[in-house]
Amino acid sequence: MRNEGRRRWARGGTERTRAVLLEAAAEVFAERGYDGASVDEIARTAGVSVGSIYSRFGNKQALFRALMADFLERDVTLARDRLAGGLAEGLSGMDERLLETADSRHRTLLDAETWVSAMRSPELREALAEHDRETRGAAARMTGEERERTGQTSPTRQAPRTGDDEVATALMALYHGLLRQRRLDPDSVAPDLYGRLVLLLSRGLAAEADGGL
Amino acid sequence: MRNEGRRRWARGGTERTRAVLLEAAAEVFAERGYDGASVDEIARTAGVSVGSIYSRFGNKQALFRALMADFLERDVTLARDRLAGGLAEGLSGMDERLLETADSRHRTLLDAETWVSAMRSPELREALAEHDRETRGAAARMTGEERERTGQTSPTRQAPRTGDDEVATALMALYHGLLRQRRLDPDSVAPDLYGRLVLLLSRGLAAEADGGL
DNA sequence: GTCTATAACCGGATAGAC
DNA sequence: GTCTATCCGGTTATAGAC
Repeated sequence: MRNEGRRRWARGGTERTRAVLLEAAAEVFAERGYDGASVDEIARTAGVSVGSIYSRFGNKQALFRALMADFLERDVTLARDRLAGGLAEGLSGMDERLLETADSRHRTLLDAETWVSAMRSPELREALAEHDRETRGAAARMTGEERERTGQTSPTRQAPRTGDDEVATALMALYHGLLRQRRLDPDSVAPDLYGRLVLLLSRGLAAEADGGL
Repeated sequence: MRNEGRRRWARGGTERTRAVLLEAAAEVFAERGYDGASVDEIARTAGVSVGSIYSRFGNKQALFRALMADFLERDVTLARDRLAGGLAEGLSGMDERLLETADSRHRTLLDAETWVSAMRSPELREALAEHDRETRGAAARMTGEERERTGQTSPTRQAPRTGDDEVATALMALYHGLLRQRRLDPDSVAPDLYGRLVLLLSRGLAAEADGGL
């Protein structure tokens, strides 16, 4: 009757144990939410005992914080890689990533839980805001480069137009919004919609730079 | 030592009692989340006893569902009103509404809680999806009218362009995305950004209808 | 470091008086 | 319909053996 829980390979490596534990925590927190998740279930899922978790993380909240830190770090690395290739590859990459994320129940729920927790805790909120700023900064740089490359605007700033940072904000807002939409109702968001909308937006920007106001 | 809780005017009206109860539930569910909220605290906030809640709603889940139904119904009415006036008033109305919603802690948290709950329960999810479809439909109608009015496209459909429903999806995604962004970091979203981005988008659409591709 | 056992507490839900 | 009192199961966290 012992060790009914899944996974049981942790013998030895303290580093691996941590990873296994965080993975189990991700699963249970995602599925049940922070308050709905019990430390006991996390322990069972990881194949360890509650005692181990408490000796390692101290308490439930610290476990969740560790998980979230890990999650955000991984995410920012990923985003950076995708954006590195310029607009063309960037867009199809983002399309793919949007579908992938939206269609994964696990990712969806963990994202949502991260969000609500951040809304309730100033500390987590700041961590998430910082993460957003980094991503937005990367997007703004990409936008700027793209503009220079297509020669929409010479290096010297000339007219009161929509700033790179605002475009970046729009790109991210659109991304998150479509994510939300597709999670809620997958059929309502075509696989390439994000890319097409961004193109539309960039056409609007070109028009703004050329002619009227 | 009795009745320390706030509010105590329910005597008599069973209808008013319900409203008071739902308001208290909204407050506590928002602040603590579904699992974090205790029926006892809701009762105290409403100034009634737990027994009353159970006799009226049966259990905690049913109370939450009732709250959510109420919340969505109110919201759809509001959205309909705002969109009724066409693009011009519509936009500034949406700008206002975005700020209002994003800057209210209570609204923010309740929205978020609605969302995560919907992600975990097929029933709630369908209710929220239906609500979204209604709103999106209204936005699509508005988009179509606007297009006809500015004569971008004659009543006869002619070219493979971005459809009204896709534009509506974009409008809503942008809205929700900016909402998220402003909630997280108010300074990163200017008060009129939504309106300006929509204008940019519509310029892109015009370009699409005219010339290339 | 990890286990088992247990303490201490709190939550949802119900019973039954009024 | 609303109250008070109570049951019961589950939760976090700790103690102490190994």
